[in-house]
Amino acid sequence: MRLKNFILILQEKIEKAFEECGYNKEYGKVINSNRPDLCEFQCDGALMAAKQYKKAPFIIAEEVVEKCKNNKEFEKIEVVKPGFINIDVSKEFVTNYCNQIINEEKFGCNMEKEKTVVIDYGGPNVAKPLHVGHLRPAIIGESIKRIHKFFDNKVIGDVHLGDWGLQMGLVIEELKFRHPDWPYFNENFDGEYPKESLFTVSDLEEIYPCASSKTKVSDNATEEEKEKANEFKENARKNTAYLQEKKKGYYDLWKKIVEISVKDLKENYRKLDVEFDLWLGESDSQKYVKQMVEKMQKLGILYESNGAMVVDVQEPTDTTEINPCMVLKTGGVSCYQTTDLATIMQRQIDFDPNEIIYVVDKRQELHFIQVFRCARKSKIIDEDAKLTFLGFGTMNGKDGKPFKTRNGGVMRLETLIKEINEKVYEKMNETKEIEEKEKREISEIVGLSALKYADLSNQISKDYIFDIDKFTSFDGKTGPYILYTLVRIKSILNKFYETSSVKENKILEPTEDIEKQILLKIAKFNQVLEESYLENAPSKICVYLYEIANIFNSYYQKVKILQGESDKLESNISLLTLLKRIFETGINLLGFKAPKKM
RNA sequence: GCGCCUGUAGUUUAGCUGGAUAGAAUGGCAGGCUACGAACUUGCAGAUCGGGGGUUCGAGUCCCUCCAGGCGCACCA
Repeated sequence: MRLKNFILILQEKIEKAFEECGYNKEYGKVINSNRPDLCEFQCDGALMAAKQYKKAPFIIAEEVVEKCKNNKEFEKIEVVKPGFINIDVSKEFVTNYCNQIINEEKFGCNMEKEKTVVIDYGGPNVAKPLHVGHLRPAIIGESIKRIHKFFDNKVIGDVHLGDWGLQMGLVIEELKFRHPDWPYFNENFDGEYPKESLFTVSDLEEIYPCASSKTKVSDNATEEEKEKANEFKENARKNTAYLQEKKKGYYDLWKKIVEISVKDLKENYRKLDVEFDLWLGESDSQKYVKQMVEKMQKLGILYESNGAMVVDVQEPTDTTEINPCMVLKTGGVSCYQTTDLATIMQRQIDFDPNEIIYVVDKRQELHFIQVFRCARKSKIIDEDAKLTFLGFGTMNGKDGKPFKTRNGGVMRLETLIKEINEKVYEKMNETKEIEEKEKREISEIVGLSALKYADLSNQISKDYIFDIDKFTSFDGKTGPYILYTLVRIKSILNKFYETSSVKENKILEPTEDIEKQILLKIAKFNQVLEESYLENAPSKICVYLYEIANIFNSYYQKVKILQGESDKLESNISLLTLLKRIFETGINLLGFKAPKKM
């Protein structure tokens, strides 16, 4: 048994009426009112039907409304001006609906057949610290993952580390330059490499930019300088090649670098409450490359072009020329298309997924179009499996240009989080008397909610203004506001349960208008969840939570919740209990949690 | 050059297959704690929806065109 969406129940009544009057039932679409001062729901179908049936919309609407007059779901159903059908729902109907929701574990959401979904998000590079640019994929991916899990899917979140490119060769080259005496670089070494690491994460974080800068020369550099840079780059390339052929020493050093980095990355993601099921990287798909290339050759789609091996991915419907997908660089070397393709193959073999979702920078769209098409053409993925590109917007600073810190650098994620937590802490210091240690814990939880809510409120594909002032302000449409409301609800419930209990979890018909508004909002929850699931749009949950928090706070201002008569009191408590569940579910799907107090 | 995306109050934004008076938040101004938590709440002011055409009974939404900004176009990932 599942609960139908509230609005759908209304719609079916209207559709039936349209049909009975001899019109196409598709005109019976019911939507939320865009004039809340006039009605709760509306149907504009008569206006649309007017053309087809060559009849005044007002007449059509009146016929339809006449058929609906006696339905107990409607308190009011009337025709207005050109032909709008305005609907108010009966208190009895909405109350019954909410009482049904109370008994539904998933709020009456429509569950599809279970699917296996791989979500690729994160994508941090080994040997580099997490910076603000890693924030969006982490936050969005985590939320998408939780939403899919809520809808009973088998979900695999993969961090997909960048651990295989030239960058690794660069780091190794710099280490070699600084420590030529290390056993990793000694060809004749045949003992055991050190168990304890010879370097720390901080070392690595400093080494990469250093190595990277050694490959770049200014335009007016001397020949000597240019040659030096080239030599460094060439060595790095060699190292990368050594690594890819798993050369002794180099490969072992690389493993150590990955180990140290991953440990640190895990710690940082944990602070963000972001969890991955898989810690695979680009390197893990390498073992499938050979097999994959053979498969493409067998299909006859792989051919040589300017030294590289490519597959055509042009389709007749394209409005522009799409370059072939490069599977191997000149010399048979892997490139990032190689890795992404091999990873698709790996996922197909390991999980046989129904869908793979990529949460990556939207600037990579063309790349993924090529990769997806190539994957289909080479049949390394099941033909029914969906490949979804979920591109997020570019992160800009307040000025609309790519985000930089005051001194022009990239802000580290840790710094950002620390700054936000500090702001929350200060805010608590103003009024609250809470123990120091707890205060610190609370500021972490609240700070994270601010960060995540602010990010998820934006539509995923839109460019993103990264504004630290906005993140550290907790007024209005923010995570802390949602949390504050939830904590308030919990606090009222606790107060009630200190002395009393509830016999039956049931809500009575509302007596105040504001109560009805809450019920109407509650009745919409399952629809919001379904939409955010189907459209991969956590922002819909953000909006919903804000709206319901807003209504609740007005209600709180108006109604003395704990001062009702016995039946009414129990009803209030049931209502609050349901609200608490809704808030907790909502924020959990967004990826944050509530403190006990704040 | 080819292609894609974006443009809505000072700022950040919502707007579902075209539908009623374009919703919010923030900042500004004016109010509300002897109350179940004031990180709350009540109100006011603030938008020629980038410009111009067109389709339509009806356009922020669809079509054309122009303007502004961003991004991408195989051996960096």
